[in-house]
Formats: sequence, structure tokens, C-alpha cells
Amino acid sequence: MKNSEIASIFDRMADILEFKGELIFKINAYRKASRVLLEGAEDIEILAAQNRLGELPGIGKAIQEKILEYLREKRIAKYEELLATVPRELFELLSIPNYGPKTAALAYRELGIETLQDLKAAIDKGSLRDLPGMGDRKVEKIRQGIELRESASERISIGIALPIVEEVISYLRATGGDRILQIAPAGSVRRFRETVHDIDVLVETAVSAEIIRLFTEMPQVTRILAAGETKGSVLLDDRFQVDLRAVSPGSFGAALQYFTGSKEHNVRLRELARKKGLKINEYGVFAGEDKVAGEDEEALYAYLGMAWIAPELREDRGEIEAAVAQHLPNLVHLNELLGDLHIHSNQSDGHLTLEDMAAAVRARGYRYMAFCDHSQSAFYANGLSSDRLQHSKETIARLNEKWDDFVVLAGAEVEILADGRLDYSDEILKELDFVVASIHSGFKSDPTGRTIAAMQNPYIDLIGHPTGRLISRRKGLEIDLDKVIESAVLTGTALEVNSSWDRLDLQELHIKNAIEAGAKICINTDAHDSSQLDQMQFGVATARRGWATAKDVINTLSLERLKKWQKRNR
DNA sequence: GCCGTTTTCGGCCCGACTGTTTTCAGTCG
Repeated sequence: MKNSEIASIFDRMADILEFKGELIFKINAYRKASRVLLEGAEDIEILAAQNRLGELPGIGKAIQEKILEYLREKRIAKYEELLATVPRELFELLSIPNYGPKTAALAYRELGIETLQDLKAAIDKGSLRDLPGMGDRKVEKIRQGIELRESASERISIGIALPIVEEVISYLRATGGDRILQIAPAGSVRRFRETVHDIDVLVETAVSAEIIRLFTEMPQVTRILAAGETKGSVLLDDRFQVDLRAVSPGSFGAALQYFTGSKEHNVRLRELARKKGLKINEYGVFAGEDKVAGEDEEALYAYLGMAWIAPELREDRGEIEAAVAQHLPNLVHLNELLGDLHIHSNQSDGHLTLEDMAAAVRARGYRYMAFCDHSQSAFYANGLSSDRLQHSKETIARLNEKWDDFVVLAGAEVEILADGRLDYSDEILKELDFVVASIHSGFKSDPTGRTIAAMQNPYIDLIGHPTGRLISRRKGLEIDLDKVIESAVLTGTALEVNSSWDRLDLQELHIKNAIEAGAKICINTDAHDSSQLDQMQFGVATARRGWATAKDVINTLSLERLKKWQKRNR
């Protein structure tokens, strides 16, 4: 799909226009167009061929022409023209905190700063300091910005961010005592985005300055980025940026709504409020001078005539319209999952015995689980030969005699081999209770065709981590998910939402597409140790971000109904 | 540059913090 290519050009055009001091609304138009292209499920080439570009919100005449130009000529003349008039490393420069478009333009005009190297040299020489409106402190901020960009530029995975936010909250609760009336995560952490840029916490207190001070004095703080009356921003361990906002009693709901975002969701919400003659800010909903809502989120949304929207949905992807129409999906909840269908033991590369791991899963309150250890070709993971698989099955059969409230399914995570075959014969597969098929090698050799071939095997119930991406390390397969989803629907094979916070694969937008197409998903931990069973919350949150309800998720089924589902699709 | 049960022209979300300022611009979220 060309969507992301064009989206990134529009984003860069917005950056350039901002650098050149264009009207902010024009800039925002390009940014919005970029987002619509990136998040729209539909292939821009297909839309263009059907003459339907104008149906996309925020895509007007001028932008349509640029899209068509790109599809025709693989370039956009206007973009290239603009590019020639700005610093060579403009986009890198603009990514430096505290070095925005205005400053970059001034430094380019007066000092000819085109690159990061130029900028560093101008700081060292003192020439940046001599520019109008500059002072020692501003230059120091920019210097720190460069440092920050070079050390802490990576986005933080939700699995790292959540424990940090919990630590900050418990620290503030402990030190702030009853001065803290309410405290909660906000921002992208509360929305459970797969990665976050910084970590937001919101506190309700009558003594905000005191709480901000406690916050900036936390032992893990290595740098204070800002500290005012109601807002503090720090760097923890030189890596994680945490922002604390403090609000006075009565405004917590409005502030929580506001600081949870997303920005796009909030913009839409405020537009909607304006049309009703209301104003929303972080202190409440106002009709003229009168505050009409603000203490809690539910009341705020209700006052705007809409249902409360789960934070995971707040991305302006249709949730506002759905909330107004009272048609929000009833999102799947962690406690609706009755089983975890992708678990490893020390028979392959897990850490616990079958018995200990099964006991740990049962202790989480599940009704069933499936051991899906690796298959024979997965040497790196101590994959099971057919003899060892048979041995595992016998152990599992004995385990099942122990419990009458919990069933252990004997399964496998069978390799989809590089040549497209599966790593166990059909004779072996058909004797298993649940089979996941996954790609762990041969990433380049036709992953789409191999995945589809695996789905056509009647004994494959689930495709494990379909794209193979690792959030912090690997981009993932070049796989045509539209085709995979289509085949999943045809063959009745489920697609995994792998809860491991480094995978979260399928991703939220793929989940939404899959569900809309009628495919089923299965949320699993892929746990190799008992502690990893906790990661289910990330998979559930990701599924919720993909608008999944319980009926879309096969492991919300009772075991009996799960077996019926399998039988129908085998 | 986009968009319209207030509008085809005139709007376009809102506020905190910082630093360099005699009243505000730039940056950020």
C-alpha cells in the first residue's frame, strides 16, 4: 500500500510549511490528511482508481491532486520544490525538544544552520546565543534537547511504561498521604498505546505545588525538565520522561479526560462542544461562565450527549460518532477470557515444567489452557520431536486427572517451514487438541503464501503472531494482511493477538480490519514463564484498541463451545 | 487546505510553562 509513503510526505510537508511560517490551519490540514491515509483501512490506490478519494475526511481538492500525482509519477513536485528551500536536516532538527520551527527558521536565516552538526557548533561558538530573542537559558534548553534526543529518543514499550507509572503513583501516594485525593495514569499509558513517548500522571490535590515538589524530588529523578504550579516534568534514570499534572478538587474528571487524549480525540470533542455552544478545557465543561460538568468523566461525556468512551478507543477512529449514536462496541474484558491457548513449558524453551506452568495458569482463574511447545525444526527453541511430543501428551493427560475445574489441552506451536510445509505431519496434528502455526524463520520467503497455506490445513486452529514484528528490535514480515484476513475468514482459522509487550501482534489496526472482515482472534500470552502470564492485559488492551468484543475472541468461549468452533472449522 | 442543520467565506481546540520580554512569542501536549 502506498498510504504510508504518501502520509509521510504530507507529514514532512507540514513540517516544512510550519518552518516557513505558513498558516497553522494549512499545516494542520496536511497533518490530518497524513493521519487519515495512515489509519484509513482502505488502500489509497484502490480508492483513487474508483475515484473515491474525496470520500476521505480532510482530503479536499488540492490534496487529492497531490495524491494522484504521487500515484502517477511517484513524486509530488510541490514537495520537492519546498524541500529545496529548507535546511538539509530539517526533520532531524525539528525533532529536537525545545528547538521548534520558529527557532530553526531564525537560525537558518541568520546563521545558515542546516544540520545537527551546524547547530552544535553554533551553540559551542556562542553564535546561537547572539540571535534576537535568545538567551543563555534558551540555548541551554536546546543543548539539553539535543542530549535528550540522542539518549532518550526511543519510544517506550507499554510493558516498560506501565510498571513505571505504577511506581510513581505508589511513591506519591506514600509521600503525599491524604494530600492526594485522587491519582491516576493518563495519556497514552491510560489508552494502552503499544509504545509511549512519555508517561503522564494526573493528581487531584488542594496543594498542587507541594505535590509537584514531591514529584520532582523523587529519588529516580535525574533531571527536572519543568516544574510549575500545576505541572512537573522529569526524566527518570536519564531515560523515561514522566509528566505530572495537578488539578484542584472538582476538576479531576475533566482533567483526566483532557490528559488522556488522544489529541485528535480531544480536538473532535471540543469541536462538537463548540457546536453545542459549550467550551471544554481541563477544568470542566462550560456553558458561558457556568461550569456544568467536570468532576467525573462519565458526566462530561454525558453532558455532551454521548456514552462514556473507553480510553483505548480515544483515537478519533469513529468512536465519537459511535458514542453519540450510543453504538459503542462492548469491548472485550480481561475477565471474559476463559483460557490461554499459547503457553510454553520447559519441554521446549519455557522455564517451568508442564505441571508448574499449568498450575500457574489455573491460579489466574482460567478454565482451560493449551500447551503449544515448539515443533521439531525449532532447534533454537529445543523443539519437540514426535516422540517427545507424545511424552508431553501423556504428562498432560495425567495432569487432567488432577483438576475437575480446569482442562489442559495438548497442542503445539508448529513451524511454518521456509518451503511452506508444516513441521509435523497431518497424522500428528490431528491428534492434538489445539494447534498454532507460526513463522519463526525464512522471513523473506513468501510469508503471505506460507501463512495462507498453513491456514488451509484443517488442523491449524490459529496463526501465531502473524506479522512476527518485535517492537523494539524487528520490523516484522512483509506480509499481505488483507489476504491473510480474507483466508482466515474462509478457512475459519483464528488470528492471534500475542500479548507479549514486545510483540502485540496483530496490531490494533489489523485487529479492527480482521474483525470488520468477520475473522476471529485469539488473545494469548505466549508465556514462557509464570510471570509472563500477567502480560495478558496488554493483549486485551490491544484487542480493545482494535474494537474487539467478546464474540470476536475465541478464548472467551467455554471449552465446549471452543471445541464446537474447532470442529466446524476442521 | 478543508469544510458547512450557524457558513461557499470565515472560521478552524485550549492552556501551561519558559524565557525574554515591558505585554508576549515559542514550544509542547
